[in-house]
Amino acid sequence: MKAVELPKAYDPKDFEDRIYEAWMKDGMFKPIKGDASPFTVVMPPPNVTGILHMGHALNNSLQDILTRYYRMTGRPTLWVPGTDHAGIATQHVVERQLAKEGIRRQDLGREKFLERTWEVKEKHHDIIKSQLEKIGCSCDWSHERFTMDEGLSQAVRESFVRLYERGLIYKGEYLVNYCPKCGTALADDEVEHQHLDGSLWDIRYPFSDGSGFITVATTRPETMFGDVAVAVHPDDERYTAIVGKLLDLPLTDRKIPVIADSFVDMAFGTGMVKITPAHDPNDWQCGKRQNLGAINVLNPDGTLNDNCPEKYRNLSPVDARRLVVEDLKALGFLVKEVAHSHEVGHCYRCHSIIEPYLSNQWFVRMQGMADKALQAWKDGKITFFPKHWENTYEHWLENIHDWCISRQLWWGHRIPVWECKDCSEQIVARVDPTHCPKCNSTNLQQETDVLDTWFSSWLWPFSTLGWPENTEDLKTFFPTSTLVTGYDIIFFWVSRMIMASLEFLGEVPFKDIYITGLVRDKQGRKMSKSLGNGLDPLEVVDQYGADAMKFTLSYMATQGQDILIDIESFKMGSRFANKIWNAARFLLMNLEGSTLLDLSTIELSTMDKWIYNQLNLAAQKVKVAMENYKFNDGAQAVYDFFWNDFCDWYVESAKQGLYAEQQEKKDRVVTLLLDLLASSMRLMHPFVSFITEEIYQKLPNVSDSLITSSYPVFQEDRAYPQEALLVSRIQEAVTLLRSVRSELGISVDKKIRVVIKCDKAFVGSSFFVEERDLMASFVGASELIIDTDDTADVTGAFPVAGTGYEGFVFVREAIDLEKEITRLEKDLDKSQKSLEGVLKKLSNEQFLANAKGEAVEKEQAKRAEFEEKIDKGEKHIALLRSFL
RNA sequence: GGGCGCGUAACUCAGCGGGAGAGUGCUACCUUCACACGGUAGAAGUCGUUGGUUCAAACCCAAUCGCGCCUACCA
Repeated sequence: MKAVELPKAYDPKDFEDRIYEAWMKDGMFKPIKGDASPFTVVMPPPNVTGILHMGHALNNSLQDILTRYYRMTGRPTLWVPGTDHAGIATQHVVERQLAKEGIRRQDLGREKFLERTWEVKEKHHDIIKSQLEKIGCSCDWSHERFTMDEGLSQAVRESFVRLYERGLIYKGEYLVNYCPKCGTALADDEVEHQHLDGSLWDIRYPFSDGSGFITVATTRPETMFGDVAVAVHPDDERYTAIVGKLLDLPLTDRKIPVIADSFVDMAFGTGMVKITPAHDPNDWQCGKRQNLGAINVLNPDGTLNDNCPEKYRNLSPVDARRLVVEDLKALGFLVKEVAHSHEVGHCYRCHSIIEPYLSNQWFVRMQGMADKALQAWKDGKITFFPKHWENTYEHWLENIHDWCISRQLWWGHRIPVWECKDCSEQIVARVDPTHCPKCNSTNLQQETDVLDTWFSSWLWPFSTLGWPENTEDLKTFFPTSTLVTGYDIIFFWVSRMIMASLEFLGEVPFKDIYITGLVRDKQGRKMSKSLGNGLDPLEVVDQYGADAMKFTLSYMATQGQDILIDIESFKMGSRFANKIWNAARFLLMNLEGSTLLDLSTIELSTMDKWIYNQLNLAAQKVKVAMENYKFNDGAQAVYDFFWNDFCDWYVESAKQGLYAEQQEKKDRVVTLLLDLLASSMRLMHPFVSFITEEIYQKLPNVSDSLITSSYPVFQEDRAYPQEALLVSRIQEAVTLLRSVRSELGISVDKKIRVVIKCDKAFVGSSFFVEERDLMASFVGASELIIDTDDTADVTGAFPVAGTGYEGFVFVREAIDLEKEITRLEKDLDKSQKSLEGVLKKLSNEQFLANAKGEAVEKEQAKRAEFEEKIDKGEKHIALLRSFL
């Protein structure tokens, strides 16, 4: 074999792009055909409004880890990428652009505006795709979809028509959440509640018959022009006499009645509420119950309309409020104004204040679907990780509202409903109609509103696979396996996908739902543009590499926890990658002249068996971690194995053989090291994908591609618990002797002489003899004697106590006796305290009677251990004292 | 108002019934021929507080304090 030379410095820029291209070229992200059950993930489609942030980097990194892991287990694996048209958000972006040019979308017209929007979509899509490539996502780009592409539009159309046919879609005039700035209705869950400090005004409404007045309280005086009544509680004895009387509505010439309705809280304020059905959800319900009608006082842009007295028309709510309060005050209607803080709805896209607004909208009846979705969860068909998110899911579904799906926007799926201008027939069709089926007129007009973005994304797990066609993809890969997403869209998306899937396909869209934490800065603040604390995934990749980013994120992705990071955090993954690089570099540079042996003919030493055992355990840990979505456990398992076991102990111990004179010895070591290196790459690949593939390609002992090779699994014939125990003895002894060196300040170049006394019966005794040279090199000993028959003279040597053996270091002249005695006394004290604890337990009859047998045995073993330690410690201290 | 989550080493977090852990940072020594993005050794925590359950509690229960998030029609 020839030596392979890796560049001295680990530089991910050298190979990450190249490797990604090679994977793409070789079609490595496409699902392999096979009999095993497929593993499918659909990527939560990023919005085409912007570029990816750390949250995307996190959830795509985790999806990539799952995908790569399951691909390597041999399952046909498909990860479907795609993007979302994000109606409101994208339209906003384009409108902002237009505003800079001084034009409104209306100036452009619907068609031209949509052209511009498609351009923006293309641009952002390309950026997003290149970002996903840059961070190494192994999604199958040949399956990429967009929520407004032809197939998905067909799916949207089909689902709308089906729901309509099933009587689950209706149109009507209702009070909806309306964003005056966006000019559109929003769904309930698109409203964000924010705390606002406002005022509560008490206003007098005089009785029309001049018999005095009543007082009502309001936070929104400007909507009083829409008042249709004042309500009191029917059981409120203070007011029974006035129910039915008329009031003069101040600032207007309208009269409104006093009515009784049980929704009124008698204890709040005066116990009287003015009823404004067109501008308050409560009042809307009350108005419906009492048949009061509703007076809308707002224009679509949020200003006051012609239903208000002339002087207030076209004013913004804020201005109108000020003026109304002023006027009420001047006319003596205002009793008082007190500070009042309350929750006010804001638009989740533009953060303007949401107005409850009376308008004609399309709705989906949700109750039936919600019940099914709830039942599917109760039947255990879906599982959330972590489990506590199931509460959120349950709570939302149990309090489901009908879903307002019409948006007064241009960018989106146009509602497939036409009205015949001649006979008013309403046509809902899968294919655009050319004439009215009833009167044959061609004078048809399509609904101008578009559908809520989520009306296309709720179909995502199956529309991306070809639904409504019964495609091979759909048959093979649906239902999908796992959904990875953030908790902020459990309502918007996760639960709706489950409902849609049950409604249209009769089964759940995925079995497991992994909810990631949010990525925040080190102060725990959400990353945002305005705070300037955001991290750009591309910058992280540029600085540390995609492997470092993915590894760090996975290492920090503990279930149910937000992830607090800054750019420095990624050093962790970077250091790990660097370690991998250098370990590989070292092994590969030492191949010169060696011959690869047949692995099956090699007889394994204890150290060899130990490392294979550790590899076994690591593979097992990763398996359990993946199955339970404990990404941090998986990352830690591969980290510990590679760094602490393989590099720190195995490679170090193998150096002896690597530098051996005899070629056979060297061949043996090289063969084993290469085999372990290849296995390590496989083990680590899901977590650090690029570097492992780069190294794997250079290994002389393998010829396949790492990304599609087999993931290590726990092998019974590679389990060596006995050897694991022996090596842990060596590790303990070495650490003990090294710490003596260090504590005593013995310089590195000074070789020490060591005697280890142990009984022949001690389980490690023969192993100590066998690995004497190794131990000697590890502790820097010129001579290391294993004395099993207590014949070695250790007079004047410095003693150390191990488990089952005793070490002696001949360095008397180098010791600071006083300091060392102090240290030993501290140790002794610790041991004595531990022993006390153990003895207390063992003398406790309750413990002996109630504790499990193994717990008692463990305590007894501990007692023996501590007693020995104390005994030796006391001897050592006495010995050192005698030197003084 | 209801619900959920979190308070463990200086920092970020694992552990969630039987001897307090990791990474970073810190201290000392080492540029030894893979790696100073390294090696070796080390210091560092009454596991928020108070009660309770238990033979045994960081871990279970209750209360309490602090922080965060979600949800809700109190005008």
